[in-house]
Amino acid sequence: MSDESENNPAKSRRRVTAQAVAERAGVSRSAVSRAFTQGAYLDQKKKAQILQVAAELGYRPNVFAASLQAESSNIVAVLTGNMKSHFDAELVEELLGRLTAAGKWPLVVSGEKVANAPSIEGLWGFPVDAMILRGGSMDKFVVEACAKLHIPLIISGVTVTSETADSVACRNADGTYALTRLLLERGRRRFAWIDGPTGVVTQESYRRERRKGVIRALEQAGLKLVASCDSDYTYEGGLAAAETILRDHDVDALMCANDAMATGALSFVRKTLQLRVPEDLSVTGFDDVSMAGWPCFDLTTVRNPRTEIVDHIMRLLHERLADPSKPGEVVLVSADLVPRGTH
Amino acid sequence: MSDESENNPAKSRRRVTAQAVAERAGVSRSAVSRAFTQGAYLDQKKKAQILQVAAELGYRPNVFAASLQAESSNIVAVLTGNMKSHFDAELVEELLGRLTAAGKWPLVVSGEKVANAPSIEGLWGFPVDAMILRGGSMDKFVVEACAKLHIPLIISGVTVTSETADSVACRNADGTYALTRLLLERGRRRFAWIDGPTGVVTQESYRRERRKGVIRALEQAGLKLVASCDSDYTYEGGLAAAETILRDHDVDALMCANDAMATGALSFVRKTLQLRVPEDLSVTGFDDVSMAGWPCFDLTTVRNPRTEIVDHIMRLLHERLADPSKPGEVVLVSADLVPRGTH
DNA sequence: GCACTTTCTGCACACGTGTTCACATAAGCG
DNA sequence: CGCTTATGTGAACACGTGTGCAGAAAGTGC
Repeated sequence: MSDESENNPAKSRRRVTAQAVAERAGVSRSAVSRAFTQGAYLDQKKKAQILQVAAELGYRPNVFAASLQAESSNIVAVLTGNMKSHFDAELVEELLGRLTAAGKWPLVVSGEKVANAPSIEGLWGFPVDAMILRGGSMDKFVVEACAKLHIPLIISGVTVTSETADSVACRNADGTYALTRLLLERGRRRFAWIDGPTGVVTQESYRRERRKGVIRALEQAGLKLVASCDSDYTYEGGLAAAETILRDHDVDALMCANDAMATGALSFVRKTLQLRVPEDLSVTGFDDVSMAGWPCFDLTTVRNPRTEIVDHIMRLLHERLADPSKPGEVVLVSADLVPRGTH
Repeated sequence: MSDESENNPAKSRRRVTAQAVAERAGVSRSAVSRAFTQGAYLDQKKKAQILQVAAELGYRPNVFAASLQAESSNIVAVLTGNMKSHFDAELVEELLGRLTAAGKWPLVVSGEKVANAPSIEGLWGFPVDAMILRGGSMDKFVVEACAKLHIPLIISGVTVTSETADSVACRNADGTYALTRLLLERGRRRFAWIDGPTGVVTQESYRRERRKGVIRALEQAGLKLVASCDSDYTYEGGLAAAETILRDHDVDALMCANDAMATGALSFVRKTLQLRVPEDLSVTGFDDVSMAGWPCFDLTTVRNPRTEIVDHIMRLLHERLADPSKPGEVVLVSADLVPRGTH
């Protein structure tokens, strides 16, 4: 009777505990713990029996309880922005896979303006090993909070000089510079630039860089932008921006700050205006998302080296976990030209 | 001296603890705990001082320690498949945002064959509130393990009849049936079907359903499939499959098991074969991913109602957390026709 | 049989919290 | 002042685990 009344609540809600397994198997709780610990002294026969009882009851050691004593929780917080851009989505997906494969548990905080939301406030309660930020969700106070709480921080997409945070980004300006040079060599002279949105503080740095590379190459050729337009990094935004620009300006090179907008612009140019690309007009993007290589787009673009960036993130993670006091590192990876069929 | 030697290791590794705050503020540890607990008796002035000391030291209550006593950890495990399909990616992204907004913490397990990997083994150690599966990562033993460990389980993309698990999926067969009817009305008679991969046990059910809807509609019209081909749900796969089919067969309706393959097929038909769509040939997909609506594709397809599915997942989650003993529910949402420009 | 090593086992502690319980202080009221 | 009630407070317990420690049991060599 007491057996049942003790069994019932345990069954309805709470996890099976080591104590329960011990009682059922007629051993001490320590023995149960040792049965699940590699290389602990425990009689083979006893161990086998404990494991069988544990399997019957559905017992697994509670990681949270164990992590109270452990050095590391193996949990890594991953802050993703709104993931409007396919590049962000592909990068985060690859990152999550790599973290899982490396035995880390990614706790994902996602959604709009996540950095300011109460959700981030709650996140500080978790004893995470580290925090990984994708540019879009960055904000200064996150860096400061991580520094104060001694949480290793790795940022990608934006470079940050900090004693306690590492960051990885590609050489945006070099990428757009090389791309613009390519277009100039092809004889393009009337350039337009479709930019990302203003006002997103956290994306401001690479927004500026990409634009800067274009301007610099043009200046060296004695040229200026014929037109420029702010959009929102989406397909629809790029399509609308292309319409705005091409309605009022005569342009022979339409450069976009990312691939999503470029595909939008491309379909406006080809489908609506019935223009030939690249014969009448060049259209280019940035990032080299998988879609850019599809035959229907065949987009000339610049590679934002996703896999290489994730490699660096994983490397920085391991290095910083091994030595938390190492100074902050800024990694810049090259952004190579991917000439395809739209320039 | 002892102050320093006690401060140093704490600073280098371990989190700041309530005890440390208490000592620094000259109060008991209980008081610190109460300062962070809503509605606990505590002198206003004392509370303010404790909070300030806590802010200085960078203290936050450790959620893991607290959750040992709590009913719920507010952590939800999310198993995603390989996310090759954009539909999966979009659904998971929306789900993660909603979970975050609902105050749940998604612990994401991602990657190929995650259900068989050691990673899932480690997951059972977490006292998660529930587990959410996307079809691709499903396997029977996951359902059984969740049942044994009394972990609420919600599956999407595949329907499972179980006492302890809920599932959400769309009416795949109805969707492809309606779509096939539409094509028949337009006068199509020579149908080909590009299918998903065989051998992925977990996707077998909806793979079969989608095909079944087509066959049924054709049979009612006294027709059979002219050709059929297994592919892999990707753009490249769809493109290759279209080539294989159209090389050997005369077809006027090319139906694909999802949108990604349809866009691939579409670009082969238009770009390589220089055929007109829909004049010469219909091409259709399934899912209605955001890309399908882009003017450059303008794909006729069937809506796999992502937002509605996520709504149901969230509802089932709350209901099952409120009443863990409620019987398993199978939710079927309708898959409506989205006629655009390719049929 | 004795000394010694190896293998095994249970007790007790530590991890960092939230909360109960008994008690102390202050306030309100006659 | 005496009684009742409201408000603060610290000690102690519970949560579920891994492990150090001391001691028991078992095996080995003489």
